[in-house]
Amino acid sequence: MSTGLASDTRLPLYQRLRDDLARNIEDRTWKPGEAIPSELDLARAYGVALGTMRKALDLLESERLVERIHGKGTFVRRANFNASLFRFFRFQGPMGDRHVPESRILGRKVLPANARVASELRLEEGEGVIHLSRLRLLEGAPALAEEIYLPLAKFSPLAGLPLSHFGNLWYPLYEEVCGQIVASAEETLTAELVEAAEAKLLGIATGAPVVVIERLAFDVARNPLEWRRSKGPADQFKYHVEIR
Amino acid sequence: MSTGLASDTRLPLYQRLRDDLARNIEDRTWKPGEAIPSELDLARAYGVALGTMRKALDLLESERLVERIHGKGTFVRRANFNASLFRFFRFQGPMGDRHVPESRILGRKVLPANARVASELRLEEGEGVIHLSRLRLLEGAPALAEEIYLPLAKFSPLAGLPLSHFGNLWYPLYEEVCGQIVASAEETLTAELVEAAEAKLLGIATGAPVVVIERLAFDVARNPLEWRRSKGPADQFKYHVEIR
DNA sequence: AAGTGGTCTAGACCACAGC
DNA sequence: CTGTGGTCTAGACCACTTC
Repeated sequence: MSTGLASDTRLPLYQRLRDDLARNIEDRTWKPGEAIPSELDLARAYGVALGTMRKALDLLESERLVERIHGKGTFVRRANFNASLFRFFRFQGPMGDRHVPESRILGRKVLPANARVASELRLEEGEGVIHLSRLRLLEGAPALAEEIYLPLAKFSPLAGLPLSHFGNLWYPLYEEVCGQIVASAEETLTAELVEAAEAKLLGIATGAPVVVIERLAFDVARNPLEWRRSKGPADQFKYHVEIR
Repeated sequence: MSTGLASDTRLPLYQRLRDDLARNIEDRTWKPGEAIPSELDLARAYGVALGTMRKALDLLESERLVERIHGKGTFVRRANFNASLFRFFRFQGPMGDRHVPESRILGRKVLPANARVASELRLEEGEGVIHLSRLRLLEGAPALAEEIYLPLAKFSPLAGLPLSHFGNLWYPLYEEVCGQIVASAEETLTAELVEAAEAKLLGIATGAPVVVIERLAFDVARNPLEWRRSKGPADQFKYHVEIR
């Protein structure tokens, strides 16, 4: 852990502190789940007042990079996908911990990236990608149809791994088998009409409306790792916001 | 403006300060757009340290109840609907200031509230409501079809007002003509297939997918004022979030 | 120059977790 | 009991706006 504040000296001190602390998280000097030094230690190490260090940590907390637990310490947060749009599909609870839907893999192919996939994953068109399609079910009922694309260069072990080794949650698998850690993601939502094949999979009428969620997942350095496109019945989806 | 901190003495001081300041906004002692007293004045009035008062104001700012302008003062924010889901319809910019779509009123009726409308507006079934339907257009092209319901008891002047007096933005009209001020809202998003009549209005094929946004708007005391249901072509809609 | 919010300091005391 | 984060104070100085 360095204590040299490189960045623009014009910025407020607490901002520069935040950047420096964030760097320790991004380069995994401080690892997810671990405690970082106490506020007092950090303040002393950087030679700043406690209040200033607290303000820097307030920023990191509001960005959800760290979590503070009264009496215990300050911890690096694990990426948490409870904020995913998927949670607005009524048939499932907060995704990622409980109520993980059952997963049925329908196919796996290695193929050259088409223009869209290449652009999302920042590959050259024609580079190898692993394409997986799966159906997710809740209590036996089809819920989501997903198409998943992974760059072959980073995920080659998955091309040959027996399908039975894929569980319901794939991000831990990416980490164990390929050493690739999903740290953040972007999701986009639209709606479409479902085509015959997918309608059959989902057990709905052809031409019924589906909500489409596209997710691009990144590693800590913000390199794209996975692109997925998921469809679920629109009548099972409800997104809610407050405006003030 | 009172300076007595009534609420639970167990809560942190800055929380109780926040509540007390918020009350001055809610009961319009401090009106939208106006400046509230300076931080130093407030701290002295309540007999607290400046830092504590600043922390209370930080809360109000994060809740978007006030806006702080360096060197000028702290101002009560006007309700601002730039956060609305409508802004994810690509055909329009941030709604509420620029790029307000043109508004064409298709009908106005006074009728008894059905079960759904009554429940949303917290009325008895059968109570009078004003129902308006309008089409919003951008550069002459149909963009959104809206059904709007207002409780007759609060909005009776609108039942007879010439339709030409309705402009493109209705919330200022509600305030001028009926003294009803929209302070916040809740929006819900789903997708549906569009029916023949609305498809024709929107200039899309019958059975095309539409994104449906329902909005329940409230006054400062959180009484429901207006319920509206808006539909727009799904292929014109794209919602984006970041997960970390 | 006067008044506003923004930054930073130094230190006291409180509340919670864990040994 | 010690160490952690949480609250609160009192005051200095800076940066921006307005007159």
